[in-house]
Amino acid sequence: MSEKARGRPRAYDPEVALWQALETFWANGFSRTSLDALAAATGMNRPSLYAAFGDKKSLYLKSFECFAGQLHAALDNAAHSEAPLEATLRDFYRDAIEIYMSGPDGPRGCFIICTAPAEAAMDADIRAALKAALAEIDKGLEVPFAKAKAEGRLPPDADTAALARLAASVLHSLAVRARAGETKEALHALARQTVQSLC
Amino acid sequence: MSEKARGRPRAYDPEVALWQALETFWANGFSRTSLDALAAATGMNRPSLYAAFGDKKSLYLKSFECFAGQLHAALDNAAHSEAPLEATLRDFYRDAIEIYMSGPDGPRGCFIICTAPAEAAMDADIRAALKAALAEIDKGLEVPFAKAKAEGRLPPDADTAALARLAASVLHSLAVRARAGETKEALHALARQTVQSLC
DNA sequence: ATGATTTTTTGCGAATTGGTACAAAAATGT
DNA sequence: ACATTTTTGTACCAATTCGCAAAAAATCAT
Repeated sequence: MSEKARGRPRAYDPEVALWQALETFWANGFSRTSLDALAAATGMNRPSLYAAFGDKKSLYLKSFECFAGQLHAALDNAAHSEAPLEATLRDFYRDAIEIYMSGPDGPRGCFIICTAPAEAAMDADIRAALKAALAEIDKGLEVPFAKAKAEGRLPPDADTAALARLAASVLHSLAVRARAGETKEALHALARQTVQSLC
Repeated sequence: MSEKARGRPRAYDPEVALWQALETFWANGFSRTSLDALAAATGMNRPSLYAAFGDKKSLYLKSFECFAGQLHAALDNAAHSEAPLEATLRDFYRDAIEIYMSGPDGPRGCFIICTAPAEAAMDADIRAALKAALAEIDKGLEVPFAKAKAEGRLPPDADTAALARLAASVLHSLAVRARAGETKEALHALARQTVQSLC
């Protein structure tokens, strides 16, 4: 894999720099994040940032995809769970809440749900990325519902796609509520009621 | 009411100017909206804007409260509805979707849900306004659930506060989904499933 | 008319924005 | 050693940002 590095070696690992940029966008949103802030967060100077990731929006979209990758892993985890639907959904929400409530300067919610919508109305690229991410959540959550239906643990006429979209909607709200400052207990109660109402 | 106007009369109606500013924030979010854009939208020049509404954040918060007033009216409407819970909730979602999908340049979702979270992590004032607005939605939607429970149309052990928060969560998601470009039919289907699952 | 009062208008200014040109630095290959 | 290659660092640019000071305009009171 690693060929001989030809020129001057990179002073920073692109992967960790991308994650540091992601954290900055996550806390401040796209428009409020300056290139200076990104440079400070990554320890890189602006030209290096530009060479490595392109312009500001390109870096935001790369951060977006990085976060979407984490999300994809969590959805895959839920999709391949052997546990019953109730437990799968409960654990999925529990893990999400843990992430949404974490953060060095207080709860940050979800990178995607909390930073993309503000830009989505006027920026077609961010809107497309957001729409795709929402669709992936919907699709990913449908798997455990479809499984439960196939096993007869849901009514035969249950619309698993619609139920998954409803379950995803609660995830969106958890993200916003966490960032608004609701308590972890309030979020868990919402997750509990959701599991009870949908399973 | 109208006392004798002392000095030079105002060239613009503060109420319509506030609404025009709101529309600008709604489309672009807080950080992406410049004072120049606000001045262009309202037809006022910057010092007049400043004299009438204070600085940029103050104007945003006034716009926020203006939108929250509309929201409050919709919640009041639902709270005082004589119709059964299913119809009340269905109509509430229908009206919301209508607003979320409207907009001169495409769907804008909800002013509060789509513009406040991005700023909420780093701005305590906006975070507080967002948290209060979310709480008002939760409280407002609890009324029809509590009514239905009192009339025996919900199980006696139903947690109406938790159900209302779940119903509110779908509203949040509808706002994001609309702004992401989902179709009106998809949103209505989500609302339909929600009514079915919760009532 | 004249003065008082309020708003609008013009223009400014200090700071920040995203983005880039260019030279110095640090590695490899010959 | 010397040239090549890639990245870093410094400095800069044009444009935009928010906010304000000061003058001009439009009304009312006398």
